[in-house]
Amino acid sequence: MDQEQITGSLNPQQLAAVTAGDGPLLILAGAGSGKTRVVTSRIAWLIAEKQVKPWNICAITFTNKAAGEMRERVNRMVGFGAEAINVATFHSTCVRILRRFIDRIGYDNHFVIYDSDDSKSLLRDICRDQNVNTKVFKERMILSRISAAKDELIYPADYAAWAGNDQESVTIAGVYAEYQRRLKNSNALDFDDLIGLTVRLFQADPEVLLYYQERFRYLLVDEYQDTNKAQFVFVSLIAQKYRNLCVVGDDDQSIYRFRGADIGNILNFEKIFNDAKVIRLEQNYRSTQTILDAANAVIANNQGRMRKTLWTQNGQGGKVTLKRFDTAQQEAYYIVDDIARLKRKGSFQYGQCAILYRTNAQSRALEEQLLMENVPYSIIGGVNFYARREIKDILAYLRTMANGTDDLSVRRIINTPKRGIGETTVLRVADYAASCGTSFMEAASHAAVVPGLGRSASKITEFVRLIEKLRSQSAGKNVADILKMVVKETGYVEELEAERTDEALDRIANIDELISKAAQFDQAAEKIGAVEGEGSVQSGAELHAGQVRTGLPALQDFLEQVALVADIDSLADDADRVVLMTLHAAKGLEFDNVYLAGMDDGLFPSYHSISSGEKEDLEEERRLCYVGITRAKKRLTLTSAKSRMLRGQTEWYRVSRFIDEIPEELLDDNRNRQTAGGQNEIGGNDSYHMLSKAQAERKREHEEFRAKPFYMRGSSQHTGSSKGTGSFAGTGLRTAGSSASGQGSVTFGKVDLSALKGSNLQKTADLDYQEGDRVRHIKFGEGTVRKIADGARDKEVTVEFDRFGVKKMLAGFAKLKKL
DNA sequence: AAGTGTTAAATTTTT
DNA sequence: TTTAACACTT
Repeated sequence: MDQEQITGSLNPQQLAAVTAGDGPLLILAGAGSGKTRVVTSRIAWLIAEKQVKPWNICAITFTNKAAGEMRERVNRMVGFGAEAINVATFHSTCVRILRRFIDRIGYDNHFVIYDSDDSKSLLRDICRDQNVNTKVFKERMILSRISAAKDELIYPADYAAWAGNDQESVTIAGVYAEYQRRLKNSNALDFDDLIGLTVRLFQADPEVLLYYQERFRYLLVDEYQDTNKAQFVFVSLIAQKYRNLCVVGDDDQSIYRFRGADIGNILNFEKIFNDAKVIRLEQNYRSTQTILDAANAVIANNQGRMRKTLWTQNGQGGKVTLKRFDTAQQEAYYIVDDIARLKRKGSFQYGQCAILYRTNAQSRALEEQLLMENVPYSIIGGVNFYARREIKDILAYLRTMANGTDDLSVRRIINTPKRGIGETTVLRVADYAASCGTSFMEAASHAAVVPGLGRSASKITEFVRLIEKLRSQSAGKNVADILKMVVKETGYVEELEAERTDEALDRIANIDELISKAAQFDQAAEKIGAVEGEGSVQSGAELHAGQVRTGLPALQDFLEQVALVADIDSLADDADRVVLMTLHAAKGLEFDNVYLAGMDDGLFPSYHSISSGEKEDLEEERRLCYVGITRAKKRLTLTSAKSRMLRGQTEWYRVSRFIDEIPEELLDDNRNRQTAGGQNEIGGNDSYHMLSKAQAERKREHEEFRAKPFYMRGSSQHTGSSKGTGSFAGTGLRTAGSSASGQGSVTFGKVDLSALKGSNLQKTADLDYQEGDRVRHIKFGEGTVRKIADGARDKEVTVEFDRFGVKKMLAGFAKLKKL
């Protein structure tokens, strides 16, 4: 492609960004401003005009999907030689580096990657072994502290030093150190390690760093506003030498602060790289002016932004629709009905419609309604396919085969399917392994000398033999065949078949799906097979290169790929289905017709962000809202419900404060409009009367769906990667045991706080009992209040019950009555 | 060792 | 509502 083809149709700002010379470059790219186009054009331009070698270019994204898209476009623009450009995610880029060089910092190059589930089990073991009271130190809390430390490149020793005398921090420092020690013993890396250890490798080994500085002379980073400190350092180290660092991002779309993303990385880019060039892309090619006006108005309420205002040459477009309903079911009914109506009218295909929400739990009501109306859909998010039990089990076999030192995987499968090996046996082997300083598998292979095993020893030996057999039979096979063999030899599917339940059938189907994914992987590997390692293709679908590998090496490649897939990666845009996902998952996507469901204060913005008192929390929610609004190209609908069922309880909500931030003239607002009968204009879910045959059938299907356990839902034809989420929704406001009126609208901040009686917000309010008082609990009976302490979110009350001993509970939950 | 029942706990977003 | 850990049984 020549220069004219590359730069021909760019606007002046885009052109400036594409053709900017060497040195640090910050491209502030507003939503829908043609960011990907600019990045890919710049890559093409560097090669065509600056004679940069393709293999000296590295483009980094956050998701495989983004990497895949960029790869595709780069291939199209650059043509010959494009495959030598490194286009990959942070994580997979780091994995490749570590696979090659991690032995230089004392790890084994054949490490496995632990997902968050694995991390959690590991942590549970540690807490048990170290007698950490998980009532006080919640596992999730510890994990997030460890993760935050790693994001900040704080190693266990630093953490311990920092902890000083603070008891809580000292405990966590101890757990962190042990966690890291066990990871290393298992030859495992968690997600954060992938970045953190790469940085450590660079810092420890100048030779390796120099190698990558030379190799990646031109570095481009997408979604820069979401980088954390470790990622920032990683990028900076590589860019240090040639300083050709081009970062692209939008501070208004930074939505991963909770996960360690540091918006300062983009806000301070000019300060850190003082000769940086800054280019703003403010022309939007995506949305109507009305939609942009709404987005601009909302985000204007945030402080500390980089100046930037979106505009478009697209028309004004229709107003933003705002609908308020009594219940989430009515909200769902309206949305689905609207989609079906527009489809009938020929206005939009299903695939052009998206329903976005704050929390995964909201998908349920929508999903039920979509089923009722027979509207095809797919859900992104919930429980990751690779996080399902049966999938994790099978993968644990593969991991054990590929890396026998991975204790967690070995222990996961040692009695799955059941082989009569119980917990005590496992603990004895684990103890022995610990005392010898070997891995669990190593100890198991000497079962005869492990003390106290008795008759179980033979069972352990049998298991070890099974693994050996699986290993030796893998030789020369591709991954799909290895998988089939594993399933057969272990009797895993056999056991499921014997169960004869729907659930078991579902699990078997998932295993089949895994096998076909493996087959796809094998195919891709064969295709690329001829290309040699280092400078080769790496994209979402085909993470691998090098010679065609079989047996255990192939297995390792496969494991690596599946460890790094995210939900959003599976979104296929060719199917004509309505897409449901969280606002987070929607970043980077666009749809003609968008519904933002659940615009309720306490849900969105979340209760947490409202009550934390941190301005930054609310601002992040607002950025999320900005992201949501700017997904829409032509039509945007905001919906809200006065009440929703949450954890079996009805919660009442006021309309989201973000709605108030949108100028009224942009809104088509039904909030107070009622139909003649005084009824809300939208039908509810009690419209079951007068069912047609087809409707009756749908109703039956629907009820079947409802009867299914949550984790089983979504494998139906209607859904792609639907995963029935088990997650919880944000805590809304609870009007305790409330007057069923529904008038109880509650407002935070400046407004009406009168309805807060009995709500969670009682935190700061007074409890009607104090220390020393006698109280009654609905389950525990009578007791004496020993202590009332301020907890994170609510007051923690310690009560000594007459018959149940001392309990610590949250005041909001306990509902204690003073006697 | 394995299966069953009970109970407590809880509240976001996920590379 | 859902889950996961725990206690209790067989």
